[in-house]
Amino acid sequence: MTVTIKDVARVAGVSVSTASRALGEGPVSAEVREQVRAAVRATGYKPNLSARRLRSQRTQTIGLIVADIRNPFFTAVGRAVEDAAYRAGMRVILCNTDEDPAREALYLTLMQEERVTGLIFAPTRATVDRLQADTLDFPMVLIDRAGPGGQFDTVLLDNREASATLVDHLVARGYSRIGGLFGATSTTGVERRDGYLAAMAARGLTGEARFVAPSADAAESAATDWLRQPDRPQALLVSNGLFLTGVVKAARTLGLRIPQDIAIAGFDNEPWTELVEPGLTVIEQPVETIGREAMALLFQRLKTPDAPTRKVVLSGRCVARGSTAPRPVA
Amino acid sequence: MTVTIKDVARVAGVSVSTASRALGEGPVSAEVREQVRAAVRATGYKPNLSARRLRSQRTQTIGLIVADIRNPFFTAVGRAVEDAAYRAGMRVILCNTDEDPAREALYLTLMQEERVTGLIFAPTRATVDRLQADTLDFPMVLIDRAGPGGQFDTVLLDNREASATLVDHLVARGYSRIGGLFGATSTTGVERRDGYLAAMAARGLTGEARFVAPSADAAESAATDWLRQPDRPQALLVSNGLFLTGVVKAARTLGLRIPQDIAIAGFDNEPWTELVEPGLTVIEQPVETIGREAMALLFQRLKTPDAPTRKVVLSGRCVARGSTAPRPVA
DNA sequence: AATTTTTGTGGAAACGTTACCACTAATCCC
DNA sequence: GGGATTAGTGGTAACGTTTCCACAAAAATT
Repeated sequence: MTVTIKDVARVAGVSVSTASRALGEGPVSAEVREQVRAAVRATGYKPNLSARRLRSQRTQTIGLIVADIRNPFFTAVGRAVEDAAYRAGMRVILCNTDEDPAREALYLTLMQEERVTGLIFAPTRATVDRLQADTLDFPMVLIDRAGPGGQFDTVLLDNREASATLVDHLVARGYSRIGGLFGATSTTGVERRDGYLAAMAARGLTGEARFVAPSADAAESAATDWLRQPDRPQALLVSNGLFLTGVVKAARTLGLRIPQDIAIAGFDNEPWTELVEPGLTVIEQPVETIGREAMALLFQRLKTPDAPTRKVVLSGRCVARGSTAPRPVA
Repeated sequence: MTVTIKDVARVAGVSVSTASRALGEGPVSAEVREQVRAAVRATGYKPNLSARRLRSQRTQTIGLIVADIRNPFFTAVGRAVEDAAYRAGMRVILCNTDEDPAREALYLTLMQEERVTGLIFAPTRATVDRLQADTLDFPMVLIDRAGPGGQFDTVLLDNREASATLVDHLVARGYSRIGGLFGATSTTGVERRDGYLAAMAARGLTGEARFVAPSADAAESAATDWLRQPDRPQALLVSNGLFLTGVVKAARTLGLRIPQDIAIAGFDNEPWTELVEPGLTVIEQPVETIGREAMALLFQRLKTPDAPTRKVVLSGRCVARGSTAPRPVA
């Protein structure tokens, strides 16, 4: 029925071990190698990866656990990770947790059972503290979310700096009553909040940070409530691209003009942020770099398991657009 | 070093086969089952999925091959597929082809080597005709792209109808010189072009269809060229959400007002299409349904391999917005 | 020319699991 | 109460590879 390496060996007139070597790296005479190749073509042999993985103890598989692949940040990072993986002859198992710690735990044990070569993980705040390097049988690289002190290789944006950049930008444009909307479950949200509050304080301003569940709808209703208040902020700092759609929608629904009635600055330079009038000021994250760098850290770790852990901190780029145009003096 | 089911059996004081049965479905006394579970906890045993797959000949893995996970259509479909898969205790291997036939072929053989349980595939025009059911050792469901006559289960949008709907919509709003921009490599592009041309002809109008490579940049430069012409169309029908960003950007750059100077109608109801002024008229594809339905077809096929192939054709929903507001009579 | 090294090959033992078979002891049915 | 079913268990053979080891022949070294 299914054709195995035994059939290939028989057709090629060699032993199974020689056939295996001919297909791999092993030392084999040129003519035998060609015979084996011909036998592969003749039989239509396709190696069984499960068997190979079991025997060789190398799964050539890396795990990627993110909150939601529909979040544009993860979409782009995921694509970069996959490209790097396939280039290195590895496959990727993708899991969406929806920021649910239970599912994070579930997928973490799944990764163990898959015996993945390595894992790239964007954990929630809840699990990031529970992570223990010694309970894992494979190296793990954290992305987007910072882990507890130096236990894991990490690649992330300088979130505090990025928030501060946005605050400075807004203040320079004449805004002072600036609110902040952040993701409740992610570590990123907390870092961006901290950066925001610190920058506000440094300017002698008091900030107000609100947390919402990680969905555009949650952001929209939170923004609607907030912007309905008579003493609504002059500007809103929005923690990610998903939330941005919700906040802009809320402003539209309430009939508020951007930036005259409400200025908006956020994260994630999606194509559409340029197109929605008057253009949204955002922090652009180097998404491809983050994905590639995560894979690079992983491969490095596999090569030198005992090297000190590394933390790659990347800076965002502030893209100024109309949504934070200078505020006219009243 | 690594703990195997042998260790579990030893700790539980039973044979390996009993331990295996206790962890699975097999008939085992309640007390033994509990002993084995305790042994699993005590030893920290994690089953080796490669070994299980090799022995049981069931990989519980399904393949998903799409053009680019960053295309919002595939992002949403992919997420739906993964949810359905994990609910059924299966894993997903995702591959991006960038509409490159060579990579499609590569990933197709990868799927064979992985011995996937089934495959969900959105092929390009080039490969869709070469696909042979008898060369595959697993069932395959085509999405988005129609295959050759009835060889495979398929789930797709009624693309011709959807294009016709957009044409009718535009004509009813007073537009007559309507151009169409379509993806060159996808079957979807061709179908949408056909539906567009047929609907134009039915209205006694002549259409002009242009094809571009599957990227926002390609769409932008094509649209820029087109809209620069003095006899530019009054309206543009745009084949997918990726292209829409490019076309809107081109219009903005050229200083053309939407819809006064150029009306726009397209595909994929992304959140931002509502936000970009004056709102883009689009065909909303039932993306979750497409993903879920594809998995349903796959499972059905696995259960009844010899049933006649099915083709699920879903209708898009036309979401009318300002980008196709009625054209004032000159 | 005698030794050592290299090159190429085949046999057989893993890798960790499930599935098959055989067997005992308990339960069932007239 | 005796034969037939059934529930529960253990031993062992797969699943399809790769890798280890042994070995012969050829090549290189002394």
